[in-house]
Amino acid sequence: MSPRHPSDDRAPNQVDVARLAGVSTQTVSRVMSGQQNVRPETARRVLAAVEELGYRVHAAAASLASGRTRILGVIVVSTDRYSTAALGVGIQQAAAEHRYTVTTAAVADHASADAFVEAFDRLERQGAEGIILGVPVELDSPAMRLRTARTPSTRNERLSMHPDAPLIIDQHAIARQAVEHLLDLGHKTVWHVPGDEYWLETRQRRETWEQVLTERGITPPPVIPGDWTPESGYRAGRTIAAIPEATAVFVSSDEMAFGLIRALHEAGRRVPEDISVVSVDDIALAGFASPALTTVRQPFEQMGRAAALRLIAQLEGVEISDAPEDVHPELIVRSSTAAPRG
Amino acid sequence: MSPRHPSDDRAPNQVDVARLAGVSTQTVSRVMSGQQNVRPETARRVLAAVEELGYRVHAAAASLASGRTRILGVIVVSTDRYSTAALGVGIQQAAAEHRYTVTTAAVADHASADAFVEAFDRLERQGAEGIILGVPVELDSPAMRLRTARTPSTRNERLSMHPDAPLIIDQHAIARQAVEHLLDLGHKTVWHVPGDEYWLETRQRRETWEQVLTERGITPPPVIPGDWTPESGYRAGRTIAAIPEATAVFVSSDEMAFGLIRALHEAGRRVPEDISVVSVDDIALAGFASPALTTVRQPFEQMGRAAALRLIAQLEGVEISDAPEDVHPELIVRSSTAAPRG
DNA sequence: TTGTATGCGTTATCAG
DNA sequence: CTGATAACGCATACAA
Repeated sequence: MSPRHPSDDRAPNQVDVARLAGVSTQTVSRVMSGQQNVRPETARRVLAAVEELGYRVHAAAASLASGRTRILGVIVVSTDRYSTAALGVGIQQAAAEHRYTVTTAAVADHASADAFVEAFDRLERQGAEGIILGVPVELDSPAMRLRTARTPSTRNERLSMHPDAPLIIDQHAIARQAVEHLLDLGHKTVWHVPGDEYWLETRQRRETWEQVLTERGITPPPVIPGDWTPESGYRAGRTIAAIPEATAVFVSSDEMAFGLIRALHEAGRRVPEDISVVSVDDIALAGFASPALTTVRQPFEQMGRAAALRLIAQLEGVEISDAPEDVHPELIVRSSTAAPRG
Repeated sequence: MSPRHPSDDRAPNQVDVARLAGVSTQTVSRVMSGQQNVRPETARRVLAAVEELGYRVHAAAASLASGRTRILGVIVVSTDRYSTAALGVGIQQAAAEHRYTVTTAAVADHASADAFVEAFDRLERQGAEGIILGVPVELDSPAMRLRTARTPSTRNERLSMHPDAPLIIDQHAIARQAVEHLLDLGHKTVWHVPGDEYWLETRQRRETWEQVLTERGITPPPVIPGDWTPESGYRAGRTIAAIPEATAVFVSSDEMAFGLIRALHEAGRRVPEDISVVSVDDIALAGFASPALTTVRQPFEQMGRAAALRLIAQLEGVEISDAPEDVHPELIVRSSTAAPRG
């Protein structure tokens, strides 16, 4: 019944198509890869044969022959954090537009440097032509340098889109906007609840928090520990509620801010009347906290997009025109901050 | 200096290793794939050569020869929704444990059925041996049936882990637990804010909501529209606040519940004293809403894990022992529900 | 515009 | 336990 070789249950290949269409395999290859130098009539015959047999290019064979895989690798931690997911959206989009495929290697939270090297290896072995390091730690071991030297890769955290600049969201700018917003409102000092120590972002934001305070002649108060989770924010909130002179807090994530504000409320301290809170991320729920969160938005999606596009440009040796402009973190002022009470 | 062929910048291959180790390529292959029938001393020599040359197996070549890719495909929508991300965590874990790689194809929200077929094709072409359909819609077009017939795939929504049962979280059970909880508290009826109509889950939950009410002789009130976003929850909340007789609401996601509760508060209706709210998901922030959300937890991570394991079992023709037991949605009672006021 | 020949790096088969 | 040899399916010269 079917036109396929009845006795053969293997998938149809180029040869089968060529035979059925009455052309050479070379022509089939040309048609499949969309090259122009094929007579329309011939192409039509080939396509008809393809359709009839249900032929599809065998990626492994094509890769082996061409040396290209069109695979982008992504290494991430905490797959279910908002930042990771949002980054992924941008990467997926850009990759799909340029007919790349993306494969993800998830690394356990708090994993050692070795785990990242292993993930890199997995991705390389799998044929990834470029790798996006969506990771929260510095990777400057010799082993990692060896790998990033041979496979193009991108650490996605700095702000600038200039082709030679590192690609990262500027954590210092985030912290500076947050802290200066509070100081400009008239607060005498700003307390800080950082994220998990494992994350590079955590350290960078804390440094800048300290620096901005110091610039204004303020001695930074002790850090109140946090680890990104709302629970840790809650604990930090209880601590801060017990500090009468505290009037302003810079928390390193929106999720922690939810916990923090709840603890403050339970302790009878009002936000923002008694204590102002500014956080980071601008997750979908940020505007629906009580009060709505003043927060510094991180442009994750654009960043993911930019990282993928830059990698693709590098792989193809071309300029990519649709890369986003420089993207910046942006302070979104809502209702969790106010001037201190006279 | 280096032992690599100095004039050659191509990656080392099996032949190079075999030559350096003084064995055949076959033996190299055996060592790399961890087969046991190699003399330890020989294996050691091979490994040394591998190390020295920095050799790594070329995946495309291995695939071509073996016919296996060890690639799992995943099709998802709304990559940044909590459900999608959480599912991914489970899939990634299970895949990694069994040395599979996962590549994701993201489909635009509200995409047509064709988009899923295309995504399936991309993944197949890429060599995916099995595909997890982490999608919110029914896919029973002829085109899709053709594909799922030739490539093992899994729709991840039903509850049971029995090998022949569909693999899905039981949406009817979710809705039933939510609605019965409210009715059992003594509420006369339950209003409903569904998710986006595009999602199968939305329709299933609404059906069950209607059914449970009907079972108890209650005529379901009109549905208040929602689309998963907190904004839509807020709008629904304003609507409901204007309905004096409303005392209980079943909202189809935690995120919408945040918006809904805020709108109720703004309208002067207290939760749970005036209106009880139960939602679905149990996201990390659910316990930090004001009041803390009573919600039905969906076991996304276990579901992802189960889907991947089942697929792998099928691909290898083996029983997988570490598959999770049946997993069930679970009602988490917090503070957003209470008996109606006398 | 189209066809022929060759090689990509590995695994599988079979022999030793 | 080890080795020789033949596929695997496609793309890329190069030739016609």
